[in-house]
Amino acid sequence: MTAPRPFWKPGSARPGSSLDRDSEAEPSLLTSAVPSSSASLPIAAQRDSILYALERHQVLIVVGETGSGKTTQIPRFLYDAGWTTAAPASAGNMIACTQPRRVAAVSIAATVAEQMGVRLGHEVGYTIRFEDNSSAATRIKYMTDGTLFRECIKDPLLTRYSMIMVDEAHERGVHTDLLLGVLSKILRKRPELRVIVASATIDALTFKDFFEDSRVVSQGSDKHQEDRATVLQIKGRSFPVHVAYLDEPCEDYLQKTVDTIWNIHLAEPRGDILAFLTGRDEIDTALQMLADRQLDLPDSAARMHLLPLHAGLSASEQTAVFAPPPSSALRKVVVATNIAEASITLDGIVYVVDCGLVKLRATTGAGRDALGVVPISRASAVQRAGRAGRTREGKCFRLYTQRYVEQMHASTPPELTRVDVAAPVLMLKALGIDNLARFEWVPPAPPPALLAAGLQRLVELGALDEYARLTDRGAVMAELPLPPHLARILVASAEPAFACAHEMLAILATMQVSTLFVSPHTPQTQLSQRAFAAQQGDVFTLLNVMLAFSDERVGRKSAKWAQRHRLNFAALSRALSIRQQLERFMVRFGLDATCSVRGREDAVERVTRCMLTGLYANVARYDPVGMTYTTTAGHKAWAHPDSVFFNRRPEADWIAYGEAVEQATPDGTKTYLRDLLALPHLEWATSAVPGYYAVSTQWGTRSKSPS
DNA sequence: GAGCACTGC
Repeated sequence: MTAPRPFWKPGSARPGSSLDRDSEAEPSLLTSAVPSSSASLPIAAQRDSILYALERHQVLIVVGETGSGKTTQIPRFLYDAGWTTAAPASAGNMIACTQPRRVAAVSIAATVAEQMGVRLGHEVGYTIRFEDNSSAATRIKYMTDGTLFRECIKDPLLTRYSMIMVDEAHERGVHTDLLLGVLSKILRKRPELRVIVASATIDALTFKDFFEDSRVVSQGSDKHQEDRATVLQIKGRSFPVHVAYLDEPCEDYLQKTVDTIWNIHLAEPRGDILAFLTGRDEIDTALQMLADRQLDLPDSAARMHLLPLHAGLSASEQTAVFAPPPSSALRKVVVATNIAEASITLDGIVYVVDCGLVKLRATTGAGRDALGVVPISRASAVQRAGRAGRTREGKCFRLYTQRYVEQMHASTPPELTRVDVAAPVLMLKALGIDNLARFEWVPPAPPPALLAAGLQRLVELGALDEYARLTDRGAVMAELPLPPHLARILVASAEPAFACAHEMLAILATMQVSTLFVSPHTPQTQLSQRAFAAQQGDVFTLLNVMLAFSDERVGRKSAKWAQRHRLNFAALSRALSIRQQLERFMVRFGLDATCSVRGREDAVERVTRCMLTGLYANVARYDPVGMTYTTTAGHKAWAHPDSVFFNRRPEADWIAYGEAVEQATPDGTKTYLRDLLALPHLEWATSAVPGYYAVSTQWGTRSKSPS
């Protein structure tokens, strides 16, 4: 039996007529009655309110706590209500539901397909980078927000969709925010389109105001405008969490975390513990301290099953946190980074220990990024505490004072306000949005200085002309799934002057994946690293690894070979598929993807010069006295410990680098340079972008660099 | 002699 459908979508016939999709008597219809499991979700009771709201308003903001089932259920309600049977066809016949993360898109699609009794990839499918599991039959499509945003380049009005649900909007990721900005514009041109913004926090008003204010009211009355968006609160299925604060700020949050976990273990009833710390080092230290302390427990006492959780772990290590502790007498203790706040949800947590801090990356605006520990936002604090109430009543121990909470930001600053915006700007330009000041940024907009820096960089890369208009090269760069400076390098590699696409594809693909070697800095791995190390720099080391791995006579792309050389097979495979994707792009744009410098005498020079078309600004001089570097911006920097030039003199006085990151260390803040490349001739850098360095081309002469 | 929050096209 099918559920009643009292609501219809604008532009279609009313219920009872063509909405009875008898021509589509697919199994999906027969199974579309809500199974008991999902009927018990709190959201089921609000189905009618959701459909009614969408009839009255173009935008619906759904505030749903975790476990409300909004992501799985809302698209089904819409499907059942006929939102995918377009009349007219131009209104679109698909429901898109975007997720910030790939795994989420895939797993939710699988869940929904199963609930609906359809095959994944048919009525319910997903699309993420490298994977399109959807078909002409697909009506509900889960996808990453980046994928849908990219789709705007080809289809600026997203005409295939009648409904777009943007999930996890509170995270305010770059792609989510850009998508919302574009949707605001599309909504004006497609009055029949509906948008649902799903957020876990009370940021809802930001989104409501955004959709109502951002509209430039033209001829029509603005009454419609006030009604454009509405907010609906979905009840969660979570349990109360008691929150405890410190009376006084603590001096050592790491020690305090350990003490708190210990006290919970001794004094509180059974139940798993989740503690938040900022990084891998802290997590390892905390776990070690707990393990040591546990040695003194009497044999009869219950023990803790101690587990780390951070992105640096392998997939199998990460899944270990889901397994029950080895013996029922044990209490699971997971010490995690912020990954446990958004990306990974653990069930069965009863106690949360929250240090109130997070490690965030932010651009300094001067070509360097800073990775630093900052206070979390109130929204994060709520989210972390909520992790304790998913299965029963829980407790959250906040290792800070209530005063500290008052001083927190309401929510984490959107990514767009703290990252390099060259890539977002290029994407917008490719969408034909020329006036960035008038783009409808979900507030707060990126600071003007950040936008100006992004524009400037794109002009230097030749993606924009002097009037900040998109160039032909910029159009190609915008489509490449690479940051603009690396996209520039790839485009250059097909030019006759460099002709090294074969090598550059390998280098750039490999630069996209982190940690090529498993457990670096162990003697065994270092031995293997040495076999691939190139004196010309890390970039050539990467090339050596990749060429060997894909060589039919050497690595043969095999896991065994990778393991023998202490290489991360998963990372290499990922690099390989990125390489293939980039290669397809080159072919599509008519760029020569096969030209190679193999066997050429000037191979190193060509590859290096080609890299400099994008890395021209990332140049530093070696100072043998302190084994440090001075960047052209005058900053003192160190080679990253992963670099072949770490504590080793480079074979040239000047180097180029892939990125610079400021990092807090025990000796104060240090700037580390990654992906180093020796520059035997400074002129290679200064001539890369004419005019960037105000110098003559004679090597060693004065430049923008310090004297 | 020493570090890598987290995503994504």
